[in-house]
Amino acid sequence: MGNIHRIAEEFGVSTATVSNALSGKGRVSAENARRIRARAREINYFPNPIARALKTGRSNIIGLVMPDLTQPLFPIFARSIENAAQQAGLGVLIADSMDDAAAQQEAIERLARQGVDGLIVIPQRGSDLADSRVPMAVIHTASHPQNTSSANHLQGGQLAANALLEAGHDRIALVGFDPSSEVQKDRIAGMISALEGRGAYQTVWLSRLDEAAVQEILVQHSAVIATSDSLAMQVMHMANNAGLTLPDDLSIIGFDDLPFSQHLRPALTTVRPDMQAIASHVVQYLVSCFDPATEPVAAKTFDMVLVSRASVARPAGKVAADVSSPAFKTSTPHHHKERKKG
Amino acid sequence: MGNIHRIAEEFGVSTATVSNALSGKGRVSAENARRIRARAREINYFPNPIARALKTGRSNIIGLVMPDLTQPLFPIFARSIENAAQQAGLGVLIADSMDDAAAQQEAIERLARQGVDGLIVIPQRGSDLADSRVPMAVIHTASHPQNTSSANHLQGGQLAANALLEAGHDRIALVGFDPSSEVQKDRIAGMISALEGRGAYQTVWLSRLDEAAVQEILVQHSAVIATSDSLAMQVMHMANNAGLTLPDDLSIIGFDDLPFSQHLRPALTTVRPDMQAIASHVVQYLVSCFDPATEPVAAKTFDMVLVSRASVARPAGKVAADVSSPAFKTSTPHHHKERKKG
DNA sequence: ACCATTTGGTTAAACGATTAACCAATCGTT
DNA sequence: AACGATTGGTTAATCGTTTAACCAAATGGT
Repeated sequence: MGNIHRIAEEFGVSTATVSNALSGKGRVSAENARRIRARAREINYFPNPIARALKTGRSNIIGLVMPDLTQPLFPIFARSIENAAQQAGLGVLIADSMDDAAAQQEAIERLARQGVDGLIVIPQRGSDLADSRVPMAVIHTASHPQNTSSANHLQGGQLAANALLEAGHDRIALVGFDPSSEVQKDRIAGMISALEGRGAYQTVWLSRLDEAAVQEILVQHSAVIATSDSLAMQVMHMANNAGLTLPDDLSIIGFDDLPFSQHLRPALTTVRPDMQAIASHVVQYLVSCFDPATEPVAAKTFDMVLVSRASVARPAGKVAADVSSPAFKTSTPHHHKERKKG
Repeated sequence: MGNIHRIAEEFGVSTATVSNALSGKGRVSAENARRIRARAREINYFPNPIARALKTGRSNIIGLVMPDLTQPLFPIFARSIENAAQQAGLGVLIADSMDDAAAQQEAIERLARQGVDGLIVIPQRGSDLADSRVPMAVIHTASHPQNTSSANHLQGGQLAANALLEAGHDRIALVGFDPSSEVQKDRIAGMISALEGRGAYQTVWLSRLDEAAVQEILVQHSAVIATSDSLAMQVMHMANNAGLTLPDDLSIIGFDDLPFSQHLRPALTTVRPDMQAIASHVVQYLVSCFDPATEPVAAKTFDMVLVSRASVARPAGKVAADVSSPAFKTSTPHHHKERKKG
């Protein structure tokens, strides 16, 4: 309610003293500091953030730009970032860029105009980011030059592949949706690096195939890794439609650990990004950009973790020893697919 | 980059004139106004929102408090509200109350402290809202006293029930999850009001039953209306597990039109709230609270719309004429359920 | 007893806009 | 020609803090 003058007057001191007492910065007697703080708490006084922002040049608000809030991955980001920001005493202004590159750029400028101290951007696939007048942190892929903080998609891909190898699989379909996505490419690259020489695999881009073609591929493999849980869910549907029973006929691993994944039947094994770590790192990075009192924070990548659920089983008619058996000979490649043998 | 003084100096006028030229408020010659505006555009100048906020007492930022961003309904809200707010020139500060009533209250106070002009709150089930120091708009249920803007859940319930009646169903299970939820209660009340005297129905609260009990109920009915799409999805799983084929053995309708609903098999028929309308109304309401230039906006309720998809079919072995046949006699009620005959 | 330091505070100038109150010049009327 | 109204501006206060620059009194060391 009141402002700093009210308290100052009440104690017969200057506003500077009150400000100092509350911030603990200047010189105030211990006794005065105690009484002023007590009184402030009592009347529920908090320094006006706008006035403070004007004087200090810091609004303590950051902006968050995301491609599409209604896709299940982004709310997870948003929540983690809001959390990390709150812990750093920062507010989060959101902007949904509606899956449109122009809107994304417009959102960045709009937030900057609103007076945010910095921006966190989760860029849309294939969009390029001009740099803005405020510090900007980008959550992308380790391989991207503008990236500030990201999951280790490569290592995540390896994690998934290794899990399947250890379960005894040796014919694995690697299912992505859009080959222009850096994230998907990195994840698949990771899978391949783990599979190389240890099992047969085949990369499939779902956006280029119809359901029948995909089903044909599925029956030829004992397991699939999809580059996201959403994709994994679609694959599960297709597998069901193809008459396969999961996980016995086909094991599946997804990525992201989306909220619905644990409720699928069978519950989906998935590779989870460490959202808390990414979020708090990206916030720390931003803070280090506009707060000269902190030391600079470098870009970083965070390992993913495997969440084992029911969708991965030992392949039917296989035993553990088979892992080391000679590579499975596959039939001739479909002309839509990239194919390779381990 | 620059501030208002820079432009003022450049033209040899006072800052007041520049301010007037840009806002179109005071007295400025047409010629000067034109030149100043042109120059401002040229050097990409926008008045510092913080300074403006301090002077005018309005930050043009509103807060949005939601129960749990990771549940699929809330991002839809968030996106619509962010949109409506943006169109009104307002920024949106988000807070996730982590499904905790205390955190919700804390979030409200935190946002108020951050200097927002007003708050939009989607309260958690059963939580009571103390009123805050800033105007607050609540998205709840028409029947709730604090409600500002909401979907017409009653009418939505009627919509769903009528759709099933018209398709020839007369044994309908009404499935909710939590009887303490106002929204769920209203939706079911709507269903019942439409069903009364026109078909047999049974209300089922899923949180009180195990899967076997639910399956038993499902096979006794030709259709179910679930109070949300999430719930509908669970029911679909249970129905599948019970050996029913959808939609032939069981028709299903949900609520909310969540993003995944159109991807389910069969695609889910659902009752959709008019998010755009709710969002823009709630924003207008807030604006009317803190902007004396606008006329007051009253609380309002918005009709829902039926989205017809594949999950509703004519009941097996039925023809349209059966709608008007005598009410189906049901077996003795399970002791867990509330039951009634139409 | 004297100077340097520390302690506890005050003063006043920012921060960057908005806006009420003024003022001078021009215009239109009669 | 005199007067009121209109036009196009300026001045300066203000929003509520923070903070650099100052200052007086007390303290400490030799």
